[in-house]
Amino acid sequence: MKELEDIIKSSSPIPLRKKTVLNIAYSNIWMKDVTGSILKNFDISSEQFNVLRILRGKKGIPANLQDIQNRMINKMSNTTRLVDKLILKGLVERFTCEKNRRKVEIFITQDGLKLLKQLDPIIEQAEADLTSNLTETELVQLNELLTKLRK
Amino acid sequence: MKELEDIIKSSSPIPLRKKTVLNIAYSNIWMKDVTGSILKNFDISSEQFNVLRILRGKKGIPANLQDIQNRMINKMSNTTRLVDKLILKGLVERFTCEKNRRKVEIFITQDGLKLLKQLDPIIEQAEADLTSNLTETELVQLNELLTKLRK
DNA sequence: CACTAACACTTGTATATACAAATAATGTAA
DNA sequence: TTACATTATTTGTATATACAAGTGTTAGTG
Repeated sequence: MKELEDIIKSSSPIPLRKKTVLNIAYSNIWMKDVTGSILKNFDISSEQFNVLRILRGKKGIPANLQDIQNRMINKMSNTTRLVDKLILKGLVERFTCEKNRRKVEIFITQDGLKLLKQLDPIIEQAEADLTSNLTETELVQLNELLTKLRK
Repeated sequence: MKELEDIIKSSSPIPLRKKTVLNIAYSNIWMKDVTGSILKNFDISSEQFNVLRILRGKKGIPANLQDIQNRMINKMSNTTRLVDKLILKGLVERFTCEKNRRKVEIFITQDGLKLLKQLDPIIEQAEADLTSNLTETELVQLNELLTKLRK
């Protein structure tokens, strides 16, 4: 059970509020490293994976860029280029919306769905591993604290 | 008190373990947005700020790149370029180490120290604000849960 | 001493993020 | 219907991150 002070090699204890901010940041990096390195074997980034899952969630209904952005964890100032890369990989398709030609309609392809199906159990296992040191009760508590933290 | 499901507009509840991973990620982004936008007014990024604080912590003892990397939250695959940018701003100096010419010696300048002195109370206030919705006891609990999470 | 491996850092390439400006389509008001 | 603002997306520029390859220096071996 490594304390934050050991991780960043701080000689003096870090004040509680600063420590909380750093602890959340470090935990996030730690988790993203794990899932990111799994996804790397499948040649997609965490962010691209996220977009794919959002599109699958639409179940065939077209998504425009705003839809995707609204559902993303990090608000993403550049979903255009993220979608571009998924198109190059054949995982996604984009058409201009004929009803409103300013908009685009983005769909996940069969290949995209197939990739997600392959990844689902692997990512689920990774999430289970990442959280295996806490009991269900502790996990609920952690989620409640984070939600309260943000107001 | 916004639940994660509302934030990412998920129609169905997210399983506990996945939710925990996402909740930590979202909390981190939320906090980094706040501190990042403060630092932006002073023309440095969170990462550059982090390097400056590490150098101040050395109290005049030279730091090489590995020292800095060891103390950084995100292990940073490219401290060279981060230091390059701080040098351009006159906040940091770099010399080759004469004892071992493979190494470098990096120092914070007077201007760098002055900037940090100016930022200290502002960042402290931001951290206080970011964590103001939790009591001291809850913050301790949150830190304990995060530490236990990582083993 | 030459040869080789290890070390410390730098550079190159690709992706993601932040913000601003540009473009194109649509809506609105005179 | 023209003019102007708004909307939806794209493009440009800068920073940060990830990983691999390259450079120069030092250490170790015969």
